[in-house]
Amino acid sequence: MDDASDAPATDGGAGAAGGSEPTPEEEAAAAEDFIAEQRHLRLGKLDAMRAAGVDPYPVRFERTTTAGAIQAAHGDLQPGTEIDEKVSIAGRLMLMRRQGKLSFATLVDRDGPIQLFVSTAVIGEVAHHDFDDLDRGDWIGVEGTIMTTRRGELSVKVAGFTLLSKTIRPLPEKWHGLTDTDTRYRQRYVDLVMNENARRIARIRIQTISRVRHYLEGQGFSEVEGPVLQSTQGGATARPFVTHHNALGNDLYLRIALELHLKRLIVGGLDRVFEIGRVFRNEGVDTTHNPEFTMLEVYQAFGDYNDMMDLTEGIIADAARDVLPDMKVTYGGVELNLAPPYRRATMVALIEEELGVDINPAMPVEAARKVLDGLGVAYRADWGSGRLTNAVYDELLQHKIVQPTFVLDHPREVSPLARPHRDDPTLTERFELVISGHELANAYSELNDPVDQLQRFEDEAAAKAHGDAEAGDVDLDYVRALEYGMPPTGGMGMGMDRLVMLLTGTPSIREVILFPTLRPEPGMGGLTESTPGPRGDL
RNA sequence: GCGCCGCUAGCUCAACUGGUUAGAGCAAGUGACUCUUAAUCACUAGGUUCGGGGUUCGAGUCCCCGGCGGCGUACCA
Repeated sequence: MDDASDAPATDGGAGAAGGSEPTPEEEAAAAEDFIAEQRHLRLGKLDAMRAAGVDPYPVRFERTTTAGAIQAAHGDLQPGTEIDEKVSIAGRLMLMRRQGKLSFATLVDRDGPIQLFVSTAVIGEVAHHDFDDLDRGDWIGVEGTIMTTRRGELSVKVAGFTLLSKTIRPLPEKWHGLTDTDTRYRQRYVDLVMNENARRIARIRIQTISRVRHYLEGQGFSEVEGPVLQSTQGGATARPFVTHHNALGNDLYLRIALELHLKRLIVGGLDRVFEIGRVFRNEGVDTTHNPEFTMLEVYQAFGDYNDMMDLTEGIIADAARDVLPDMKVTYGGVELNLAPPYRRATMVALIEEELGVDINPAMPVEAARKVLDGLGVAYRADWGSGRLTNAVYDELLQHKIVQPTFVLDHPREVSPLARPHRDDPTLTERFELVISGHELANAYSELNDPVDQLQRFEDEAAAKAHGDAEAGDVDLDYVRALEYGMPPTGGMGMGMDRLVMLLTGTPSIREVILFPTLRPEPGMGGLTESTPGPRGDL
């Protein structure tokens, strides 16, 4: 891409009043500096190469093996061995050690490093000079044979090489690498080149999502895709992003959850479905929250929340198996044991056990308020005993739960999509899986009574009308679906990013999302200003 | 949102209580070098100290405003 030429000129006149935006002149000057500096360094080499008939960006290269395969096949060779096996490999030059008529270089491909041994005696003076003229960061293809050096380093003895892509920008420092978090997130491509931990987290994320998918398929679940653009807000409580469809002439939400469309598919008879997909919440950004994140939701007809507990344990255990052979991980300085079974305890019992107080959604609201007064927990006048019970749990208990624990039977008042508990109508059949003080999964025996569901939607809509931006809409189409009959169903949602955080021992969600949401970088093109949407900020 | 901390060469970092011309390593350029491993050695070049204003004889350093980031805190996964 030609990043110098497009961005500045096109937004004629906008932003003059703001003062904080770089002017087009400043951006042009910055681009000028870049070009001036780089032309001195490497663009000159490009020109020279082209003049000499060498294409610095050729179209294809045929490789026969990789660094890892060579290491695996020949890792046991004695020092000073040469074998007559021809290989062709490709990768990025990461280190160069030139010493006259002999050069060593470290080539890295996706498996890792392998040393290149380049000798004038083998390839001649001209080719060796061309090799020494390469820059750290260049992509090259190499043909050669397998050897070990006198000190035993497995190497490819280079018989010939081809430049595959010329690097114009210098890589970060070879020893300290790239540490600036802002640059690491904005230029993840450089982070991945330089930092083994970035590659490790990326690898575990890829592997985790793949394992979850295959585990569920193995259990008879079908992967489906619901709509991202939706006209009603529901399935969770969160502020949505709003966008606009020009041809249809209406505003749309970006989904905040996967739930309601998956359950429509249960109504349609798909029986066991799941989706791993991106959801969007227009809320704060911090160590554990990104505006877009990846959710897993699973629905199983004829099951209940007990089945979901078993399934949740199975998913986590299966995902952890490769990454954590002993099922243990140190997170936040504490060793967590992810081996099932996990403790199962009701919210009311945990409060009693940990805090020594008796509070539950069935008790008179005055009595519940006294409990909160005694504990020093703040509450609002319109909360019932259910919400008060939940407040005690949220404020004083959840963050203390370290080892994996299913917290069961949340008050009905805080669980609009869960089915009332079979033994106690003030509770629901719901659980949250809490690990290291954070909620990793949330599940219900799903509510399938359309009349009850409509009532709960209307309660939420009333809250929204009173200014609660996180409250959902009345989704009458969903109610209509339930009226056609949804079988008894267990459903579960799990944050995939948080699962990866857990498996990698990473405290920040931005480390496990390859491209976390950041403020736009000035001068890089695209949207940089706040343009009020058709409905403004909800 | 709020609070605290940070931003110095392409990268990683120095620069005392405000005091000459802002230093070093790596990367880059030139040269030497046939077994290196962050190769080594010599020389060269590289800076709007995040931006703007202020205090001062003098500001990378102090003050104010703004930008970007990190962490903490409140709510959501």
